Amino acid sequence: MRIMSSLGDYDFEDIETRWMKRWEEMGLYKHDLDSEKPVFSIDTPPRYASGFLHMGHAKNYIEFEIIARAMRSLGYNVFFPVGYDDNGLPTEKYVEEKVGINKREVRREDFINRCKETSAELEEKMTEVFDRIGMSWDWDTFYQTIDDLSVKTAQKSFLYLYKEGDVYRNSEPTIWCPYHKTALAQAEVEDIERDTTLNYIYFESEDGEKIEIATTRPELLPSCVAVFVHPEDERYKDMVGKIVKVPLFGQEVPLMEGEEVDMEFGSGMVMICTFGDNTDIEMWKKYDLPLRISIDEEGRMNKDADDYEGMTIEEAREKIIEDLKDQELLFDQEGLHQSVGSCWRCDTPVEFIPTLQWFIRTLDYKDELLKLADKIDWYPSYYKHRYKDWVENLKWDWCISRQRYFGVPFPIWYCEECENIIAADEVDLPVDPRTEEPEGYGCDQCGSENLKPEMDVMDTWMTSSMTPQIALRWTEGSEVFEKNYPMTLRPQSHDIIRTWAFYTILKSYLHHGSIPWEEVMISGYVYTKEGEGMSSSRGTGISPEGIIEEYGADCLRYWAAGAGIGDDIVYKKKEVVRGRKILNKIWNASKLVDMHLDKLDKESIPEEIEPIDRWIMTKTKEIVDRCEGYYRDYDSSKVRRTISTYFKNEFCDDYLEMVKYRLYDGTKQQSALFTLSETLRAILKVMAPMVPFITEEIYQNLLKEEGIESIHTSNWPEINTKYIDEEAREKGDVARDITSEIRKWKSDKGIPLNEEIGKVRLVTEHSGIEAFKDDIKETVKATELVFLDAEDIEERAVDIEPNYSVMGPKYKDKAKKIFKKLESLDPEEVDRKIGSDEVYSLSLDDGTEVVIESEDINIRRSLVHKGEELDSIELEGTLVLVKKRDQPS
RNA sequence: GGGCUCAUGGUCUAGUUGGUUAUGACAUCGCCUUCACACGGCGGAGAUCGCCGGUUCGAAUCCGGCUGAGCCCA
Repeated sequence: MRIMSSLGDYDFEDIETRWMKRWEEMGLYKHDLDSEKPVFSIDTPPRYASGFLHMGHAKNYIEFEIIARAMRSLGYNVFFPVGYDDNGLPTEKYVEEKVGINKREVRREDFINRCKETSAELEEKMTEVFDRIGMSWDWDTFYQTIDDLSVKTAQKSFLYLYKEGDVYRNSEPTIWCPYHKTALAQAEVEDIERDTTLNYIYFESEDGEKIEIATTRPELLPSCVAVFVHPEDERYKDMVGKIVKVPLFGQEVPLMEGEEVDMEFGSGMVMICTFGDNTDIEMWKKYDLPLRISIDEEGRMNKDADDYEGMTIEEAREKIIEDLKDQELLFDQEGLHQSVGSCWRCDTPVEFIPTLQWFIRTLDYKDELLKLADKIDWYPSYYKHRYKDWVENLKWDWCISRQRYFGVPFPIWYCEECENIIAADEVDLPVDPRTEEPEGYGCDQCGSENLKPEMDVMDTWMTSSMTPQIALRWTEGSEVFEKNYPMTLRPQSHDIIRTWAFYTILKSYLHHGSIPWEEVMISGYVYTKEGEGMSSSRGTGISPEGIIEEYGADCLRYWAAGAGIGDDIVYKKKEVVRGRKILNKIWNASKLVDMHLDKLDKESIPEEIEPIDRWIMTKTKEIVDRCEGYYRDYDSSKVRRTISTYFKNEFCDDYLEMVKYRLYDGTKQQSALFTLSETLRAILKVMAPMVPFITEEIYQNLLKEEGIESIHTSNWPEINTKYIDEEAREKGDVARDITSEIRKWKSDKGIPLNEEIGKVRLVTEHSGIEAFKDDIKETVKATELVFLDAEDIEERAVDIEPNYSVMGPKYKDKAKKIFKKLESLDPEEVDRKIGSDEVYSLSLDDGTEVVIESEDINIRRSLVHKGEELDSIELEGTLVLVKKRDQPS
């Protein structure tokens, strides 16, 4: 008779797509407001709607998705929202480049709508992948950072801060992207290394003396407002206070001294321009220098650049260098490797241009923002330093205006008559002044009803910084918000600590005076083999879809679960593929259990189970507890390692082998079947957050519990304490060791493992091993197993081997004869004599007497029981005696 | 230049209260088709734990220095 399992072959594609749909129908992940369970809330990162997920995204989302599932089974009422990040520069860029719509050729409103439609299409593609990898978030909470809820939240935030005076509008030198033609925040600038040229240029002093100035940006000559030297620079001591003339442009600027100058750089003399870099701005403010702007918002030279007007920055640089050369004002050039602040979206070097922008005060709150960081638990903790380092080094308030179309509009109008600022009322939010008439609004200063809208939109982080408030419906004054703010956990990657984490903490401080979440879990980056960070925009991302098709989502998830918290990893396909081995093992072990489970009497739960069953129950309980701790520390890699090792070694290789003989019949069958189902269910539940599909399939088919819909809504595994037995755990280990040692011995001797090996004798100093007698005997296929005392065993010399290297030189030509004689002797007699007299005399055939000393020979001894010579296997505290076998040929 | 992290067999990796022969996986070699699984089982070989110094009876582990790599920032 062939015993069949209902499981069949492991078809992950079928299993995963089937459960993906079923879970959605079942509505498993809805947040239950009325639940009595403690809330565990997750401030989910809204994925930017690029239409593409790479391995890095997949890994990070899976990492905290595992936490969501684990916390559910640990008894928490999990609040796991889902959102997409839609607004901002990249979407506009996508619509312009990929969809092919020039925003200057269509109506603003049409362009924005097109952006929204495109985002929605891209989201749909991403949702398919998210669903496929098993994201268990609650779609009832869905938001987009451009939907009414998000817009309303960001606008409400703006209005509150405006009233509090924490947001202000000012014309200041602002970080500017000439490509995107918008202001940027400090956080949106990244340094890009590049090779450039350092040009040595002659200025002329009022005395007609030539002055050497080194600059990488000659195109800023028209903006030069001063020349500086270090106060201690002896070279230029006499020149301080004089007036110098800027070449080509002719403006006369003062030569001043300042500590900021690096004497070692270039000639030790620097020109200050409005504005070349951050230092220029600092010096401009500090020394109250005049303003000369020569680069406009398009990144072109303006009329102050005289003949160079209309040229791009690069064109002007080339032409100016050419002209300087012609006039012999450029006397040297050298290569210079430097890092240049650039727009993080397009890599264009940023400019500093005074423009009228909205800012949020941040510099004033540095101390509070640092203190709040200490109230948050950071996983891993060292990433807190990165946040603090960023906050401490902040130099700019947060510029929140963006000269874009697609984003949250400011709820602001300006009076055409008196330039007064008119803010919308909160009750009217969300509002888009760009398209909506300011009905009911007028200037509260001059009474005019002639209002013009603010045309800028907000920085995309204005919405992203409020994901807790959006997800919890802050604007609705909801009960959900009151109950759940601050949230429990913010998962995010380390590259956006300076933006997302920072802005969210800032907003939480400004609005609620508190931390936004109790804990932050920072996940690492996934790098390509070439060492690049995966990036969709740079095209270095590897899609997870190929792996999912080939090996399944569980396999991908198993890989993701193995990444250390906060650790960067290099993506290697073979690391991912590795998971299929354990998944296959899970499947097959379950199949074995399934083949017999129909014989289990599910109605009666046994009061007592066999010792070996108590052994695995107790061990399983221990592992379950350890894994619970690791999940609570968000350390899925430790869970993965612990449960996988346990499952493979102890459960499969040891327990399953030792329990097999009881599966077919006998009085101990029920105990075996019951224990198998209990322990397998426990192991699957621990694994379920990591590999939700395969565990669900097995659970539903053979281990489903009464009244439980899914393994993912079932409780954390419980092992009844009446099956916990510390002694059985200890003794069982000995029994297991004995069993596996005998199996190793069979393997060494080339004996098939299913071949009977006759009688096995055990001498052990461990007590209570008799309880496992049948388990050992049946598993190693012994016909009989007996326990003996040490004195029942004797040692017998079975062979005398000459020590050739000693006897050879000693007896020379006689040696050969002695060796032959030794063979004929009774080893036991020789052993006895040598043992008592230290010597043994033997007479050769020719009558010669030879005295053998103990150093001349080696005596091989064997263990003997009742006259039978046996092979022995030694373990700690135990001696196993088996029927003698020859070495395999 | 500042902040942070890392350095263990060919590759990846465990090892945070210092303690006998350093964990496991992949790859490699040998044996075994044993009624869940050859995507399996058993066994072997393979590491001066980056370098130098210190503390200690004892250091992969603690301290200092050096070298190299990575991330974040200036």
